[in-house]
Amino acid sequence: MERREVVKVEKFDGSPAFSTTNDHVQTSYPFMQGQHGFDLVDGDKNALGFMELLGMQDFSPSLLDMIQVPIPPAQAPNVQVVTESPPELLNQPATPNSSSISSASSEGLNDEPVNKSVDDEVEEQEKNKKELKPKKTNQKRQREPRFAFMTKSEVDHLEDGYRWRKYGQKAVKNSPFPRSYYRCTTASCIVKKRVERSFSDPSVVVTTYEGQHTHPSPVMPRPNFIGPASDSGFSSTAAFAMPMQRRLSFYQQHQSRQQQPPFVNSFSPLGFGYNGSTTNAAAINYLQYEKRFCSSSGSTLLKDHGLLQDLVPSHMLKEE
DNA sequence: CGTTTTTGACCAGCGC
DNA sequence: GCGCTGGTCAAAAACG
Repeated sequence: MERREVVKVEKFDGSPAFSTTNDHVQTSYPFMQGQHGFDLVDGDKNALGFMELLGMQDFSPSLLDMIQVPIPPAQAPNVQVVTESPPELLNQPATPNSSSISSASSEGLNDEPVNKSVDDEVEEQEKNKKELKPKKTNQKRQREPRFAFMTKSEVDHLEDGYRWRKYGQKAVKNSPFPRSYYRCTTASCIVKKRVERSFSDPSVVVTTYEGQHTHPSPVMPRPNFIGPASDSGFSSTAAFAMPMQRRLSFYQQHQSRQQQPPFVNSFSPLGFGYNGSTTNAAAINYLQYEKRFCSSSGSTLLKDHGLLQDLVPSHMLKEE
């Protein structure tokens, strides 16, 4: 069963940037302002775009310590996880529906006075967008924290349990593959995602999530999931694999329109996910993202977030 | 007929 | 100011 999926990303200059195997999932956090000489807030405006970000691997241990996101080595072996976030949001996630989080954050990394919460700004943005032509806002457009990962898949749009509407497609510079823009179809949910195929390895799909869902997954029932005993180094995130599988089968029955990945990655390092699919990996990694950005502590998130409540049995929440 | 996709146009930010 | 690029809008087409 031990099949290795290797995802290797090369920088556009052709030099290998990193690779992943079943044994190691290397996580990159190329988003800290000043750490690597560019500002991730507008990182996607770089000439090389997001793929360049994926190529960053020279991060310092102290940076990783700051972020404190345990990635279980066996979590998603064929997936390269890359998280990008505006630096000011690292400690102050912009979560439209969780004002308690942003308001509770008092760590003084922000230079600006906090007379307006992040929530308000995001709301204002959306409001402005809806009005015909928003006259120049004083503030720079603010972005939600982003989370990107690469998945080896033959389909571009990986199922993750949410319903998405495509609202745009753009050609990517230096790449023959276009980038697609999706928005969560649920009203009042502002989560977006971008999907593009890796230029250097067309079998790799790069999915970037932006924002946090304000609702549980609309297409899946609550799982009656009793997860496997949590091992050392086995985070609750990894346990999502099973319920996601259950949910996907339900989804397949009810969503004839959305294509399902015909390409199945057969890795299953922990043995809990038969036929682990790219979909599975996508969902797992999105949840990892939520865990990181949508809570200052794991328990806060689990309390607040409907999706995770759907996925994680209560006894596992306490273990967090 | 409602929903989703397609696609050209438009806008904002950035570098020169 | 101008051009380039990424991101979004919105009308039309396609789909179920």
